[in-house]
Amino acid sequence: MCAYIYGTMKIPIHTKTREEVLKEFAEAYDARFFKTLSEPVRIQILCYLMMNGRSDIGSITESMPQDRSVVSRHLNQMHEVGILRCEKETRHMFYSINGQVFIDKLEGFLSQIKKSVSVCCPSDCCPKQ
Amino acid sequence: MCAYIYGTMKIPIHTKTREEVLKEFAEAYDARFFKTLSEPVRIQILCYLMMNGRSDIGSITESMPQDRSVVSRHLNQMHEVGILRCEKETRHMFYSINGQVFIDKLEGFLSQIKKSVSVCCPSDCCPKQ
DNA sequence: TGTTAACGTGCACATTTATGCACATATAAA
DNA sequence: TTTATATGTGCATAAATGTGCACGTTAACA
Repeated sequence: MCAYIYGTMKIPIHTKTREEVLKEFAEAYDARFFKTLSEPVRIQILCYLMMNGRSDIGSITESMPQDRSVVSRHLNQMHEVGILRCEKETRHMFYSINGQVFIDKLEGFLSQIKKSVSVCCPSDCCPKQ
Repeated sequence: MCAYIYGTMKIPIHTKTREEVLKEFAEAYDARFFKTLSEPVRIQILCYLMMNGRSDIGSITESMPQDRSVVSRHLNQMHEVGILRCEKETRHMFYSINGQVFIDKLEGFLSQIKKSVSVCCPSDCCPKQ
């Protein structure tokens, strides 16, 4: 088992191997989630929802140059990824941000990265190793 | 100072308006960073570097089906975004993960999201507002 | 000096993605 | 029932992106 020296103490770093940690990381990784966040138009929609709260497609579309169908598809994609809530009410489709899921997803990925970096790059990634 | 419970976290309520918070969020948002993380091939390269540490382009390429020039471009893009370090040594170009920058970027975005959600969606985003 | 290895880059091509139009569906209103 | 409103979806098109080949450059090596 791996260990490093801190003062005079020997401290175990971890019990998992790189393979195990990286396997967990790869499984936790969701390309579609990041792809969704990589489009500025979708971020703009997110901002609208944060500014105005739960809204229907028509209202959101009024604030942007894109066609209503385009906005509808962006909203649907964000809903599929989990960061938006979606409720049909009469003729209207209302969307709102699911902050809990959004934050959980980001925190989950962040914790995986931290774990992977601490296991795989203890000296902040091997300069001149 | 006032605070409310979000999940298991205690989040202070700030004095900033939605406009201010969202402006900060929009400014902190970096589309290219997420675009970089949205490509599975680049994540695969990240995993290689976490598994093998600082490596040159040739070594990384041997582990994947893509052409060397493709791997080179992916590495360059990740370097531009800041998550990779890059050092030229003789004929070789060595890349390694810059864990600090990587984690800082994610944490920065996460904290902006948390702040925005706490200000804009205090009841976890306005269900039936 | 000539040769080889490692890399960057221009270019063409294929795939993915964003966009808008036209149309179908569902529901409220007259 | 007829009309108007809000939305989803098929389709074509444009833009962005990933990919591989060919070639030029740089530096080690014989």
